[in-house]
Order: sequence, then structure tokens, then C-alpha cells
Amino acid sequence: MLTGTNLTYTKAYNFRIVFETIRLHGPISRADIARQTRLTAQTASNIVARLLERNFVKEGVKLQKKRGAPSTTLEVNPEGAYSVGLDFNRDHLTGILVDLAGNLKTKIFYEINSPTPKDAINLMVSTIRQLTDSSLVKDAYIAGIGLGLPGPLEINKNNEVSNTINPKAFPNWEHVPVGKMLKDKIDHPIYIENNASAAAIGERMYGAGKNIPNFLYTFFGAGLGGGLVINGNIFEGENRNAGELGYFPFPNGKSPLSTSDQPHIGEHFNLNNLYRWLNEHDLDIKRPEDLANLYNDKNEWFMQWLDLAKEYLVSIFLAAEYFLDIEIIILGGRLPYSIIEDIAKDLPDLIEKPRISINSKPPIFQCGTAGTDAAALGAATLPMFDLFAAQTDVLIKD
Amino acid sequence: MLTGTNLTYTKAYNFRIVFETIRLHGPISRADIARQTRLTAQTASNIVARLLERNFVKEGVKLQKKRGAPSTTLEVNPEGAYSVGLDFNRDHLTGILVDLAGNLKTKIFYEINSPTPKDAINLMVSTIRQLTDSSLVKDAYIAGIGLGLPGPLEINKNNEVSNTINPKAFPNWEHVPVGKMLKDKIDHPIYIENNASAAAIGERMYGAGKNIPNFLYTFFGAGLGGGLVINGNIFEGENRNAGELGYFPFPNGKSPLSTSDQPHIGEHFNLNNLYRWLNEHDLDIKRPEDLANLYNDKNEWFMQWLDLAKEYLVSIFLAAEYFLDIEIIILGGRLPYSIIEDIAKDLPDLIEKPRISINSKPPIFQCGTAGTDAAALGAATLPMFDLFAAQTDVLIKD
DNA sequence: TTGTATTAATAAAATGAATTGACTAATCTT
DNA sequence: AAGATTAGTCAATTCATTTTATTAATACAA
Repeated sequence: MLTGTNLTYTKAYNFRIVFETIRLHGPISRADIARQTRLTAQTASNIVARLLERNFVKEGVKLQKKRGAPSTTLEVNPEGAYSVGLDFNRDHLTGILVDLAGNLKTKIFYEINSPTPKDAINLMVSTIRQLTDSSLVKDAYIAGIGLGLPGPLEINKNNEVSNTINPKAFPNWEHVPVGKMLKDKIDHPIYIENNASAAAIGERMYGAGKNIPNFLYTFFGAGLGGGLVINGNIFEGENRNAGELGYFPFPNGKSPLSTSDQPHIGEHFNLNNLYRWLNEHDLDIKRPEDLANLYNDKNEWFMQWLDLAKEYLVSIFLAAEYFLDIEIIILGGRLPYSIIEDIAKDLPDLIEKPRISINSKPPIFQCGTAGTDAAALGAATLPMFDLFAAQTDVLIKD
Repeated sequence: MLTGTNLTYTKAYNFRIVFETIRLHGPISRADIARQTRLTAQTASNIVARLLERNFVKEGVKLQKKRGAPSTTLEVNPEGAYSVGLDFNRDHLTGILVDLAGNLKTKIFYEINSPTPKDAINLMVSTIRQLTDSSLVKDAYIAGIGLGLPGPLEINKNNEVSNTINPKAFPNWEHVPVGKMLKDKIDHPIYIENNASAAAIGERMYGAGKNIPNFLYTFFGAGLGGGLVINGNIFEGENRNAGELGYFPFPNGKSPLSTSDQPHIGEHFNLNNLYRWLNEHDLDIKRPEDLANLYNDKNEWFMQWLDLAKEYLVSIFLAAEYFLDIEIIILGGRLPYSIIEDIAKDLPDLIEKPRISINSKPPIFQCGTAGTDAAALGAATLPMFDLFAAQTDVLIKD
């Protein structure tokens, strides 16, 4: 619905704009903030005063340029806020604490095995408590708790709780009100996203997408996921399922890992499928980390998988270019960094041959900066993003 | 760059919000406008006064609901502004005049044959003059001139002029500064878009996309084009080439119309390819309208083409769903309406079989309301959109 | 028929954000 | 040492929305 705006919203937006300017371009002086944001020096100065008061920024070194009075610079105060991120899947729970600058402060990792919802929630709650009760964040402001779940998710009518997990891949987890269950026990705002979207938001705010308003994030998790960042914000689609890259059909033939009657690329990237297939070839692989060794050894089976993976990705990324003319594709997730790096290195050449172009540049491939904890880090940035990101929707009523 | 906002921008945005509310929901009272926009009654009333003063809206009937004073309703004043739209391609130039309500007032159509840039510009100029000098718009406010060109387009460094046409399909038209050439002779603001994007904006503002902020528009023109509307605005991509649906590869085999060494779906939808192929089968077809007869007669060659066309579209639209989880796909363009209607009718069933879904609804297929003049009507709405659409970017400096 | 409740619309005053203008202080240039 | 330039802030102004108050029109109930 079309709603108006007023001074209050203006204030909220300018507050975010100034904070973002300091975060992305700091250390920076009040005068430079005013120039960049096109606000008056007075307004910028006033907003900075509010940011200082709330401890979100702090003054840094004095700086002199050519002439005139030297300027005192401002930069993000990492201790100004903290946030908790959880990345949950059937084989693991990662919990982390990050500060306002996006630094990872604490990390807790559990290997688990398809827990019941009740057990899972209990583990999440104790993990959150452990992270928020540490001496580090004593008295500090906690922005909230972000939870990354394997998609697809649901939102019920009340818009309050979102949660269900692909029932085939994760039995007994249909329509579990994860958000509600957590809210009953945790006294912080709770944000839930599918882990691919969360990771994309993480890269957008703190990582490779910091200065890139439009990109496609490709998430190698339990399967193949994606997060689409459009105009600086995640684009979720009508049913919150945008970025389901795994559903694309194989460009020709099908993967030896495919077993379903609707062959789709996701099957090739499904880690359980991959483990099983490698086991069939006498390779004992149980965790994503184990793949790094196979890659280092140039194991023939793994390299066969990797070559096919690249071929399949090419067809997806071509679609991304034709549809969205996307500038940058960021790759991240639980696969070892060396493997993701290899993919990012090879794709530009591989995509060039089938690509049709009249006057546009090919997409750039980049590795995410969050490493294998991308989902947890992304989850942790959900509260930060909600509070600080300079989205234009904060300008509009409701 | 991150820029701030202030009261002036607030005012501009609320002005648009109120106008849009009247346009989409009128006849509507001041009180209802206030309720919908969440502005105060006073503010809504003040903005309406400004809209009345500028003749963009007019008062309508009195309306009484249950109790209380009856309200005077407001509605768009069609005569409040006019706009000119041109749809140019190598075989035709369509020029139209529309009013503020989106009604087609005058239409001029020329059949042409790959004119030189100079001849084309002259024809455009005389068409524009004819449309703007008519007695109808005497003394009326002309919002501007919109020009739809076959993509892909370019923007030069100065951001002022955009213009070049697929040189393979349209010889001697590389890097022609159409915008600049028009501006020298025409004293109205000039807007240029590729015709698919223009048509998409037209459907967004006045047609099937009126109340739909996210949709994919599919344009059957000289080839296959697309326009992506995201958050109410056209999404153009990094090189302004988003929506190049024609570049998708064939899902299997290739079309009998395909001749290039990089087979792609666009070849199948290329009208010249289609005419040629039909000619080879002794069917004398020269214009899009001629296809309607073939369709009525259920001509075997044409139906073969049509069945393949649907198959190819399915693969594109599946990609649209997986990538964007798009709710609605609007079909329009120069193909006869009966054929587009047939496609829209058959696609839901055709897409259901290959489609993979866990908990999302399939896209809805709809025919555009602009008919075969979609591109020209879309071009005509470019100035209207720029002046009246409630985009959040009008809230931000620069 | 009369009094009351409800709603529409606007006038006048208040609010609160950014802006404008004036001023001080710090540094470089000549 | 004087002048130029820049940073930063206080005080006053501006201006669109909001708040408050008022008038007018209608329906409903007694």
C-alpha cells in the first residue's frame, strides 16, 4: 500500500546514512560526511553527536588536509553493539558473536545429527545464553539474535513466525514454529532467514558486497542456495523462495549424483549426495572440510564432480546475466575456501564460450570474505542490517 | 553514493503518493486518502489542493457512507497532462498521444523499411509535432516525449544520451545519438528506453501491473524481449541489458528457425526468421497481423512454431521462478492478441510438469492490457512515470 | 421533530527536523 | 604577521507535517 512520510522518517534515514558513511568510509570527518551525504555540516554534526552519545561511533585521530582547521575523524565503535548469529542445519549448529564492526568475537560449534525440534531449540537457547552472558558483552548493547535455517521457509498469517524446513531433507521439521519457540525463552529481538539469504546479507553489509548494491550470492551449503541482493536489499520473491538456484535443470544429460525423477542441479551440490557418491568410490568423507584434502590431492572422483559443478554453475550464471544483467556474483558457503576459490578462478573462462553478448561486460566472480562461517556471520548481521542499513523503506510509514 | 534527505523531498514524495492513490483508487475522498496513505487529513487535504490547482485531479461526485458529512471524491483529470510515445523499429514507427489517465487519444502508424538515422529522426520529429500541435492538446501540459527503441541500448559518459541498436539486426545504426538528435529539434523532455522495458513500465503504470510491484514482462517484438519490474520500478541491470530473455539457450535440441552458431531462444521468436521460415513453407507472411489468420486456421506450420515457442518459454519462466520467485508474468507485444492469449492460457499447465516446488505457488500468466501498441503506450508513459510514480528514490538527494 | 453521534473538511497553532547565517578556532600561505 | 581556508558549532529561521479546534453535513435514536 502507498503510504506517506514525514520529518520523523527523514530523521531516521539521515541517521542511518551518516552511520553507514562512517562505517564504509571512516575514519572520516564531520565535514566530509556532510559533503558525501549532501547534508549540511550542521545536520551531519548533529547526527554525529547522537551517534557518539549512543556509542555507535567514536572519535579517531585528528587529520589535516591542505589548509584550515584540522578535522577530528569518526569511526565505528566496534563495542557499540553486539549481535548473535546462529547457523543451524541437521549436521551442525554454529553460534557466533560479532561486534558492530562485523568482527567475529566468539564462536561455538556443535556437530549434531538431525535433532528433534525440542532438542535443537534447547541447544540454540543455551548457545545464545553462552554468547550473550560472556564478560565481553556485559552491559553492552545487544542488537539481536539472527538465525539462519536451511530453506525454504514459511511465514504464517500473523507474520510473526517463519519456519519450516524442506521436509524431505529434514524429517520431523515440518512447520516448526522456531521463531515463536525461541522468543518464549530469549529476551532479544529474533530474526530468521534462510541461511543463503542471511549469508548474502552478511556479505552485503560487511563483506565482498559492501559497496555493491546488486549482486547474486551463491551459497554452497547442505545444497545449493542463492541470495539475490537488489538495490542494496535482499530480494526474497513472492513466496520467499527467490534464489532457489538448485532447482534449475541440468543443461545436458544429468549428474551421476542425481536420483530424483525431476533431475535438477541441486542434486549435484547436495553434500549428502556427494558424500554418498564419494563413499561408493571408497572415499571416506563426512564433512565439508574433508573435501579440501581430496581437492589438494586432485582426487579423480572429486575433480570429476568439480568439473561438472562448474559446468552446471555456468548455466545458472548465464541465466543470471540474461535475466538480471548482474555485475558481480559472490561465491561462499561451507565448501573449503580453496575449492570456492578454484571455482571463482575458472568460471570467467568457462562462461565466455557459451555467453552471448552484444555490449555488456561479463559478470565478475568473487569469493565471499566470510569464509565457511558465512551463514552464521550472515545471521548475526540480520539485526545489524535491520537497525543500521540505509534502506529507503525506513523512509516510509509502516 | 549514500545521500540524505530533507523536508523538500518529503513533500515531493507525499505529493506523488497522494496522486497515485487517487489514480489507482479514485474516485476517493480526501479522508480516505488520508487513511490509506497514513498522512493526516490536513496534509492530504493540502496536497489535494495543490493537485487541483495544477489540474492533475478534479472533484467528482459526492459520496455518503453511513453517517457523517458526505465526502467529495477526487479522480484523475485526464486532460491534466498529455504525453507522446514513439515505438520505432526497422519496419515501423508508431506514434501516439495519451492523456494523464493513460487513454490513447491519437495514433499515427508508418510502415517503413530500415531507414537511415537521418530519415528516421525526421519522421519522428514530424510525428511528434503532429501529435503535440493538435487542437486537443492546445495549451495543455505536455509531460514529455517517450521513445522506445529495440535494445540493447547504450549510455554515454555524460549520461545525457542513450542510443544504439543491435547492429546485426539493424545496419548503419551503431552508436546513433538518437536522444541528442531529437533534443535539438524538440522542445520537450525526451525519455528513451528499449521497447520491452518501456512496455513493461506502461503495464506497470496503466495496465496489468497497476497493483503488482514485482513482475516479469515478456515482450514479443522484432525478437523476444523482457522487462523486469522490481519493487515497482524497472530493473535494468549493470549494462541496461536485464531481461534479455532471447539469449537463453534452447532447453533441448534447437529450433528449426535457428541459424547461428550460438543457438538461443531469441532466434525462434525473431519475426524475420519466422516470416522467412513460413515463406519457405509457401506462406506469404509479412506482418505480425498476418499471423492471426494462420492461428485461426490452425495452420500446421504455425502451430508447430507455436508449440515450440511455448516449450521454450517454459524454460525461461522456470528460471524466472527459481531466480526471482516472481508472482506474475505479463505477456504482451506485437503478436496478435489471440496468440498471446493462447500462450497465457496454455503455459500454467505446461509449466506444472517440469516445475519443482516445495511450498511456493506457480507464477500467474496474464496478457498485457496495452494490446499490440504496448511499446508505444509504454514509451508514452515514460514521462508520466518520471513525473508521477511514487518511487522511493525521489526521497533522496540527487 | 429534536438531540446526539459520526464523519468530512479546513483554519490556526505547534512541532521538529534540516537549513541558514554568524561566529570561533585552527592551520596553511604569503 | 596578515590573510585565506577549513572545521565545527551556536542561534535563528524555515517549512511540511502534525495537532488542536471549529464548522458543517448527515444518520440514527428517542
